[in-house]
Amino acid sequence: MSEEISDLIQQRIEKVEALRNKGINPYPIRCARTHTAEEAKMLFREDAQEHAGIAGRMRSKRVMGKASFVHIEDGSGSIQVYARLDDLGEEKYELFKTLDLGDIVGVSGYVFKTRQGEISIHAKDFMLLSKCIRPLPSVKEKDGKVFDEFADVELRYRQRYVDLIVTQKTRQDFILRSRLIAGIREFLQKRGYMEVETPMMQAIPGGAAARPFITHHNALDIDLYMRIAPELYLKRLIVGGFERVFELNRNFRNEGISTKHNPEFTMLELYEAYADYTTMMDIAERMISSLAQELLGTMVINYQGTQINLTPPWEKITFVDIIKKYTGIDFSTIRTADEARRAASSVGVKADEDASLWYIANEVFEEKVEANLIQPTFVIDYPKELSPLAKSRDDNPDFVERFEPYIVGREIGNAFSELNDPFDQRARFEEQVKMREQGDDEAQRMDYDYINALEYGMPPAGGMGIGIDRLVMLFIDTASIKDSILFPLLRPEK
RNA sequence: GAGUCGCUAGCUCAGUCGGUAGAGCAACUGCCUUUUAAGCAGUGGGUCCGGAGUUCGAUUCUCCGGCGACUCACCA
Repeated sequence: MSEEISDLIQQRIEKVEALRNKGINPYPIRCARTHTAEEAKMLFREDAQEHAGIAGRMRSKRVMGKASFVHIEDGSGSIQVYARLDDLGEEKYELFKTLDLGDIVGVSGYVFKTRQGEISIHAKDFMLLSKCIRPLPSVKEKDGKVFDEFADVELRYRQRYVDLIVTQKTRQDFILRSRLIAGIREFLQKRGYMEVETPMMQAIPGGAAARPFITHHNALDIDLYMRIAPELYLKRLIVGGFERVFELNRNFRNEGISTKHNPEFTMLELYEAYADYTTMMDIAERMISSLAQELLGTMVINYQGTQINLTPPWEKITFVDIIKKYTGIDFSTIRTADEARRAASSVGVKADEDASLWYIANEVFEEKVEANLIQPTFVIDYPKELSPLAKSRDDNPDFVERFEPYIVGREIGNAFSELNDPFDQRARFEEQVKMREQGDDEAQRMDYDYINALEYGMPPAGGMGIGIDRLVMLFIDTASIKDSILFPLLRPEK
């Protein structure tokens, strides 16, 4: 980052020059790698000398005069290399000793076991593959204990590449993230789902209540919005006859950054024709619990010191009942916003002047209930007013068939029986537009083409969105979403 | 956006009740042909985040700014 040249960097630049003067390219074009570190270790035999050519980054170095030990780390793991003056000759061994921690080198030799019992490579030759001219943080490790870990969070996020080199936990976390995402794809594909890609730049940002990023298309001379959700496009595909679709990709919301929010985040959305929200509950609990079993070896996971039992079935409780449970307020018997406001303030929740009954209820839910939902819980049957894209219940049209799964007090998704009645949808949009005109800049916008699509007939369907970064947080046991995103958004330096 | 805290060597951190700083690792020079947080001896390395103010003197105190962490707000 910094352009100042420290002594340490200067020393290494001089080494590069010295190498070049000797006719050695410190950045050669390729190398002869025959095995990964782990594969090489597998080659070990007591009765024979198996040959291997490995390559990786030098992570430790112990020079003892005419013999040296170094560890070479690659994508598979790490292997010790034993290099001797006798084997390499004066010139090469001197060169070997000038290698620095962080250099990427190729080593060929035979696999053997040291007196201390570590399977290693006895070097017959080596080659510098890429000179590292910036000193790495000097993290050391013994028996799983890490010494002087790379702890500067800002540097770890800004220079994630260094964090990945030096912090094993970081590497493991992102491998786990990758496996989790692969596992989701596999789970859904097995169920007959098709992965699709829908626009990230949209003329009308829909499908969620959030402020969008605005961008501009020069040739058309129009503003476009980065999507806040793919929902309305995926449902157009359900109209089109794709019966099981999902999209697993980025959403963008122009809002604050916190331990639980990154402006761009990864969302899974899936829609299934001829299904409903109960189908989605089933998918959610089976998918997440089986992924835990597969990736963590258990459905009872430890998150920030709390045991979380992901074993299905998860608890289900209605929005109204859970508020009653934690506050004693029964919103189903409340008829006016004033009454609701009084009830809310009786439990210490103050709502906006012009908030409606169910917005007040939602305030109470967020402030008084959410944090209690530690074990997996489906909060179901939300008020219609809060859910402009979900289908009303048959038995009570003021409520919709919708649920949000909560784990460790955090909403990790949102699902419903999809509203497919174009008349109702139009009315809901009109309601949203009215709220928008009254200053709610997160209310949804009218999307005539979406209504148009529904007017062709959308089969009854269930749909669900799951925030992947938050799910990853749970799986890698971290309190900050930045630890689940390779390059979280930070303010640029200077 | 607000509050609290942090920013000192490449990294991890001490420290200076105001007199321009230290350790471990890393680096450099020796010694060391089975070490593994290798070891032993020696050496070098700092705009103490930036700017202004107070002061004889500021890394230290004050103010402003930068970046980050946490909390809150926002984000269902």
